[in-house]
Amino acid sequence: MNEHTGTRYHHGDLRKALMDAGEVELAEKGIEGFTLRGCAKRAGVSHAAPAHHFKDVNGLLTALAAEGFDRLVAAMRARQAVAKQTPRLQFIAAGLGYLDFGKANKALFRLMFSSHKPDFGSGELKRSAAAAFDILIEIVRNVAGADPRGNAKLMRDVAAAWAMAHGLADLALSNRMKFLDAAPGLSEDEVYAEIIARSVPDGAKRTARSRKT
Amino acid sequence: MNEHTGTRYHHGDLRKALMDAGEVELAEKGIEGFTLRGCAKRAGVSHAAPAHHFKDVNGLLTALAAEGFDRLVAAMRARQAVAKQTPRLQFIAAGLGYLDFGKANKALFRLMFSSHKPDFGSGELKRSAAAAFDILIEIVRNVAGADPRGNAKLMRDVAAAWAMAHGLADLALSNRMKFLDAAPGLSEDEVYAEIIARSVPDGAKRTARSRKT
DNA sequence: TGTACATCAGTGAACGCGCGTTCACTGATGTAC
DNA sequence: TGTACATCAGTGAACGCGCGTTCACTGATGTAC
Repeated sequence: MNEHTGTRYHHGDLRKALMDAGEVELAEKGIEGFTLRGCAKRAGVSHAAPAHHFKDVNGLLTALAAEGFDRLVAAMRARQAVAKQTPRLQFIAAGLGYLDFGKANKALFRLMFSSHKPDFGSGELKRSAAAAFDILIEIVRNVAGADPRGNAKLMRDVAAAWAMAHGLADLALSNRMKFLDAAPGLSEDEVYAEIIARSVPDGAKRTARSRKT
Repeated sequence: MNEHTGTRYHHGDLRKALMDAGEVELAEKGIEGFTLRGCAKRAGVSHAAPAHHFKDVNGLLTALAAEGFDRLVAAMRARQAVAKQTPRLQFIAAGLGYLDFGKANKALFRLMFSSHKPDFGSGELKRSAAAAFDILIEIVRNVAGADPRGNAKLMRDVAAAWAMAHGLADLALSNRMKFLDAAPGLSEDEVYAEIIARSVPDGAKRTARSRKT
């Protein structure tokens, strides 16, 4: 190896380098302009090299999508870590984290949710996506509490929470939420938090007064 | 012309035929597999012919997206037409129409909301998208009523309504709402209606009792 | 009603492009002895 | 500690492909007179 010049025949960790390059490629070119050759070039390697690490271009995209779900979870956790520990505020924080991730990783978000290119049957991707979904359920269950209406009600709560956060993210990252920006006296986070709060399941949203009636 | 064989040198309305072909192409190949040559072939015309009707492939995609917004509005109106005329049920009906459209036009929906290919600056597309947005505002305003909290509140109501319907549609059309399907005793429509109802602005959702306090 | 002619809307051959992928190869690495 | 050798991870040339687009053309249409 030749650590001083940075050039060496064997790369060391080309797989990782290609993943990093793939993210940049995705961010700059979008899904529609993503090419394997572009990733190889960004990683400083010949365009035939990736074949040793990924079966084909969709293999790289699948790995990127899987990593995306891990990072989506991390973004939600990051917001939760700095929020108060009530189930309701944890729910809202997770929603804001979902939005953070979408806005910061537009093309990756679309790759994960609106593309057919990744192989969603692959174990790696299925595991990461399932882990994210499990966390969503956990957050909703914490705020909804044990509900006598059972699992079907919980699943509708989950769907509502996910759809609200996902819809906001998807629309925001195509600049379709600009009409919200002119909020007087509220920060962008506060506006989104207020909207996300509307999808808190009603088991927990009822006030003490209305609950007693 | 040669109406009996169906073959003639001049097509008659190739622009319309290309739009129809484009929708089929979109449905069968998706955005990522969409080609101008494919559309020309479907329309039974040489692959150079479309140049006389659309500047380039993005021109056709732009026209398809614009028509998509018109049809999205029509889908919402169709649901509203068969629903009761209360603002709340009209709101829910419109949401179900939004879902109908997304599920029935998956790739077109993605073209309209998750692609950079159409020219969103074109007058045609801007007009259709703006018309759809205006209708959304009208529906939300009808259900929210005159709210002393003013326009910022209305815009948040609009954002919540749109995000909920859009999130449900986007997730449903990538098969991510399957966990909802096992609903006991509720039709799919009823499940979605219940979820959409959660995004009804609170101005109208308050019961008569709680409003009086 | 007929004719000349401009215009329109097609055809099909050809171009250049960038892509994914394959291939024979070669340099680097690590291990058995 | 050396050496032989298998294996791994790169290179770069080449391939075929389908694409969007251009071009000279031609058939059809419609209108002026």
